[in-house]
Amino acid sequence: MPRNGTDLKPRILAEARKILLEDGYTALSTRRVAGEVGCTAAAIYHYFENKDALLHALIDEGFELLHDRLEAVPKGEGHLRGLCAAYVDFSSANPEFYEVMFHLHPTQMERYPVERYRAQRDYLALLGNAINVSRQESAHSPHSALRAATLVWSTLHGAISLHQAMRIDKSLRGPDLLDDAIRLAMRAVEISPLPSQPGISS
Amino acid sequence: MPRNGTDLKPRILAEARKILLEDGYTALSTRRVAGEVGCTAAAIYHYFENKDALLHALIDEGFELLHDRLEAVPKGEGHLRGLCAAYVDFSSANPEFYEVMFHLHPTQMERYPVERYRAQRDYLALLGNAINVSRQESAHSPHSALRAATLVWSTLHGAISLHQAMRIDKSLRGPDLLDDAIRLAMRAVEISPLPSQPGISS
Amino acid sequence: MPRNGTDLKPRILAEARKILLEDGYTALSTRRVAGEVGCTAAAIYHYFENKDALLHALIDEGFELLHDRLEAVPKGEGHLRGLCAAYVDFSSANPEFYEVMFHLHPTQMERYPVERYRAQRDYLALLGNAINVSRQESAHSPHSALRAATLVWSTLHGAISLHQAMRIDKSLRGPDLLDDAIRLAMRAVEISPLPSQPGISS
Amino acid sequence: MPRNGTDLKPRILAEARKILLEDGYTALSTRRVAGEVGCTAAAIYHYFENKDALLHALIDEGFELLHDRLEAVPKGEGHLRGLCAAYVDFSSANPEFYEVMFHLHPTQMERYPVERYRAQRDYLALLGNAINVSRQESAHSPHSALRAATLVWSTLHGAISLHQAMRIDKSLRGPDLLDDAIRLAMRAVEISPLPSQPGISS
DNA sequence: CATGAATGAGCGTTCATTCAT
DNA sequence: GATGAATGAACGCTCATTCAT
Repeated sequence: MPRNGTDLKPRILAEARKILLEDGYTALSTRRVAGEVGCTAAAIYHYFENKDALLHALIDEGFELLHDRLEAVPKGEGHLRGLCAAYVDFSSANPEFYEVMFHLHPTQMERYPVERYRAQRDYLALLGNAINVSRQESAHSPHSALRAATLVWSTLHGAISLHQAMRIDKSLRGPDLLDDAIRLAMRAVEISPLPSQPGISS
Repeated sequence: MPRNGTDLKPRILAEARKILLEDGYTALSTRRVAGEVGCTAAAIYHYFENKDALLHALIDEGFELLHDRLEAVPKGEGHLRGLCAAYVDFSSANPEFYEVMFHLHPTQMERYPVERYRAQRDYLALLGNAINVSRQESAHSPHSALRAATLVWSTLHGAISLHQAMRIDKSLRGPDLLDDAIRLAMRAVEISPLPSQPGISS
Repeated sequence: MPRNGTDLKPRILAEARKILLEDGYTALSTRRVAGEVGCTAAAIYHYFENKDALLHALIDEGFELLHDRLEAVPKGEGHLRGLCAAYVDFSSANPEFYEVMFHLHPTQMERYPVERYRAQRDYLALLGNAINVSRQESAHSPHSALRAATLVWSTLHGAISLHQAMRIDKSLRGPDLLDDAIRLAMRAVEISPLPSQPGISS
Repeated sequence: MPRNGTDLKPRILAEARKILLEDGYTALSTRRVAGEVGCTAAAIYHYFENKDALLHALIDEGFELLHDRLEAVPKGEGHLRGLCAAYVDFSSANPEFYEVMFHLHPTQMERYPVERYRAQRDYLALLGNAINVSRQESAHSPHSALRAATLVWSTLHGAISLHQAMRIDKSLRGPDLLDDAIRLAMRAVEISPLPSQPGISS
């Protein structure tokens, strides 16, 4: 029976999440998690196969969180813009989550199973749907919804990424760039494939 | 004169770059570089004051390379599009450089002196000039050149970043996304500040 | 329970002490201690926070040992002489302890907290008491007890120090010098402050 | 021909001495000396076989310096006291010299040839002479001059050593202890060998 | 279920020293 | 006479991980 009252697993996750959010990925060590939880580092290995498994659980959490936020966006007119805003908000509220979710190279984290990026694809599907809806009004783009959604996503991601890497000029306000990016992303649905490469787009 | 045949310094830089690309920042260690080069770890300290200095040299190298590529873009009509294309090409040709130049968190690399991001600002200035020129034809955007340039940059960066992090759906071709991003970036110059915040824009 | 037969902690302390005695402070390294003990360097960090903590433990051990020896000296007449003899005996029996206790520069060991020299002050207080008692018979010295005690101590320390640093001429027997020092120290209580500085002494 | 104008050897010694006196023994490294002199570390090996040889030269310098100071003490009445005062003054003025001259264990500095402690013996001889002279007035001590001189020396050394190791209580002024030690040392010449061990003293 | 002990590999860095040129 | 390149050994320390109990 656990000495600390409640089951250890959720508490490990909680502290790991806290460390990740507060001090970032490099600060996340088994020793520190254990210290914060109040157990031995070895105890963690009862609940997680290794440190990566713990990190994966955290990443999954992040994707669920993002999914919930996006689901909560009111459907109907303005859905696409809402999704964009919610995505940007999520990144601002949980920068370290965002970091591990979208910046970590698979090569740096070899054991993360590819199928778990499903959550990421779910998000793209959501975006795609909204795009399809919005296109019924201005239906002049032959782009596949997935391709357009990816472009929307990448536009937002670019601004977020530079913002988080603190690469934006001090004379510019970070939120301004994020706003601009959202507005630009709204135009992504209008982008057509290159006329010189007909047939490539779906 | 080197005991080792060729001069060690460029080889250290090359191996460091390779490691950075293949296994990420955390894998970059003096010992591993030394091992790959075939010298002692201490030898590295003959050429670089410390690990950070090595990293900085890598970054500087990258910015010089990018600078040269952008300078070579023919000025005049289509300059902006040319700059965008050259930027994307650079990222594809030198992913390892791109990684250190634009992805590394300052928190992972605290001692990098801020002035050295000058090269990055140079690039933005180049973009800004091209934007100003292109605007004389379609002069309807009140955006400051810097802000617009940053948006252009972030748009390209987003696509590059997702592409390099291998987050793009397999059914999509990476180059397509990059093309789309360039075309979208061209529209970034048209984005106006939020009408609800009059007077903030330049 | 130790994997290694006996408990590691005392063995670490013992080997550290031995190295300190045989090859001096600069030779005391975690790796070497580990090697001598037969464990990993990392194992030492299981018992001591860092190298300094190990050193502090050594010092504390030494002071406890000395304290016990001095407490065992029979009080009453001859107490002062007994304390002196016990101090010298301690130094001869435990030269390695003596070295860390009284020779280490704070600059070589910056992090040693000042309060922990308490043990040293305790010893001085003991000496001071004995001096006060002895003075009731030959009460002609206006020296404060602390100042006199320090002088007694330093007299003994000088002989011990030269003896241990092997600086004494071979034609002289070390023990003779120590004996002489004890007898001289007994006269330290008679030393008066300089007549040319009236009022400074207590 | 030397690039730097003057011959390198004296300048190496000078910088080494400066480092030793200013920042102590542990700060004395070939690299730092070379840096201060303005030459390569390897250049030092032209003039000194190794780092120890450089240190030995410094120690020799120290003994010569001390010797000069002691020679300068006016002979005649008060010679002994003058020698004591000069010795203490030397230690205060050159604490780091004193450190390497009298604290370094032969075990820590194996290659220092024993015969070079001659300078130290010279000092003792000087003391011994002064003691012999002073005894002609109060000739009641059967101690050999060498033994008495050693006791005088050790008395001074004890105070100096504790003072330099910063072991003296803050409420006590270091110079006071040194003064006391000098006065006590003057009595060292009166100390007789133990009556219970007749015949041991010379 | 969880601990305490211990490992083994690795980290960035510093050192005295060597040696061809 | 002195340099620049390079070595090899050591430093204190941290890490994820294992395993008997």
